[in-house]
Amino acid sequence: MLDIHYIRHNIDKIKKGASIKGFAVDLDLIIVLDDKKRELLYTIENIRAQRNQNAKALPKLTNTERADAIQKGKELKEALTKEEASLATIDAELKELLLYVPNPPLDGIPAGKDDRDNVEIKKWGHIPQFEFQPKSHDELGELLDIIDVNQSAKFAGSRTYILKNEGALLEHAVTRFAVDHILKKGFELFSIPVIVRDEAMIGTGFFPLGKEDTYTMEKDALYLIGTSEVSLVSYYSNEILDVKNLPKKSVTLSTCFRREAGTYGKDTKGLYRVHQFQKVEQVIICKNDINVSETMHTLLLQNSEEILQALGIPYRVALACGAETGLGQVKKNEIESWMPSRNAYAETHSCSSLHEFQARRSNIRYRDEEGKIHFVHTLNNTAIASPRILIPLLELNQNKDGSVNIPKVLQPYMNGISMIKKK
RNA sequence: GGAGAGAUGGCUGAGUGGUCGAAAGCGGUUGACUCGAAAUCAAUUGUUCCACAGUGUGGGACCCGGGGUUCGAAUCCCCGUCUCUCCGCCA
Repeated sequence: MLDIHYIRHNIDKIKKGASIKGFAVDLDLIIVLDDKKRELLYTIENIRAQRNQNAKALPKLTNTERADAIQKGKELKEALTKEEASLATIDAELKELLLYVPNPPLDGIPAGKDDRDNVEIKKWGHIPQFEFQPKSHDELGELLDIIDVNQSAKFAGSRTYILKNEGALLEHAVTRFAVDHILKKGFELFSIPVIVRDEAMIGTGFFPLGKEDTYTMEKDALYLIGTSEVSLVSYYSNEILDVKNLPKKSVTLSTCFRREAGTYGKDTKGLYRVHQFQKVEQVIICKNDINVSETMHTLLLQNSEEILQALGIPYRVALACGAETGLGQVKKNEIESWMPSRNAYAETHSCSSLHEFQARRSNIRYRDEEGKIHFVHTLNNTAIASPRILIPLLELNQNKDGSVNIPKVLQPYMNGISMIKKK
């Protein structure tokens, strides 16, 4: 959500930002509604002032004066009821519209059409040349009896999977390794709800726009989170933090749920695009200062890169183009890991800066050194997400016979297993 | 799932129709005392919107959230959310 004052004074900037991101938004209507709202509010506050004055004076009046005052109060009440009804209608419409106004991206974000227009800004690692025909992760998974997608489809439907044996262990290992790495950086570890109310979804900017892609428990009006950022950010909703305690750095491992509505036929094979996955997520809440925000963004990116480097996974970092930058994001970097079966880099991490966007919606503020109150900035980045990360992990470390070497850093988390072999 | 109790400022907690944005205590801030600290004393201490003006004055809103009754609601009524107690169920 953007500040209405900011919108009023920066219409062109916001229009341009919306166009770069490819969002349609009727700012002119918003201004018209806000004008009406201001006008009504002025009228209403005047009537209320009269009402308060009238009611306050009433107990001291004589009986005859009192009857007049009650009559006057009734008239004021009638006028107020009428105006307040108009205000409620306009205010609801305005609030709804404001939920769709995109945060303008930072300067220098290219417009673009889709992820092919993302700009590569860094590459790490060497793309391996196999001396044999490498297998895809799903082939390896079946061969080694560690991944099964047929049995899960039977009882859980499409885009589901089962990890078994060392496959399941590998997921535990890589997520735990990521948690431990982030903990070394001084983050606070959370275990959070994955079922939340719509306030949390709206507050973090996923609703109303992303509702279609969210699993809903209608009976209870609860929703399954698509990312733990929802819970980690909402944890601080309606709070006024002390600047002394900023930045707040949190990390959690949680299950994430995505309906993947509208992706039928896309990435249907293997573990790439699934309805449910495990993600270690980093969230930072910091001062309202674009330089601090930028520093935190770099730090989040760095943490995730370190994890991939430790795992020996070649990757590249890309700057998302406007079309790929979400409603609230001012900047997004994607880390794409090399996946031999795709013969391409593919997204495994997503690092976002949202500035005040979520803070305004979730009402997260802090008191600065002078006692002044500001909205915080929020940022988030994936530390590791499984099973997607298992794709490069298995494919890159395979041997000719289909066995898979376990990276050194994961072996302690695998009870010492250094290689997954066919039984 | 059944029965009951409750939700008030940073915290504890008073307030059951007007003089209440809200007592009191604790905490915080500032000042005095002190070499300094503690103790003591004094003052001050919520968030937010609007108008004018410029850092002040006037007005509006906020006592869990949303409706309602009333000239007037923290207070009465209804709905919701959450917390606690007892029973049931349960990893």
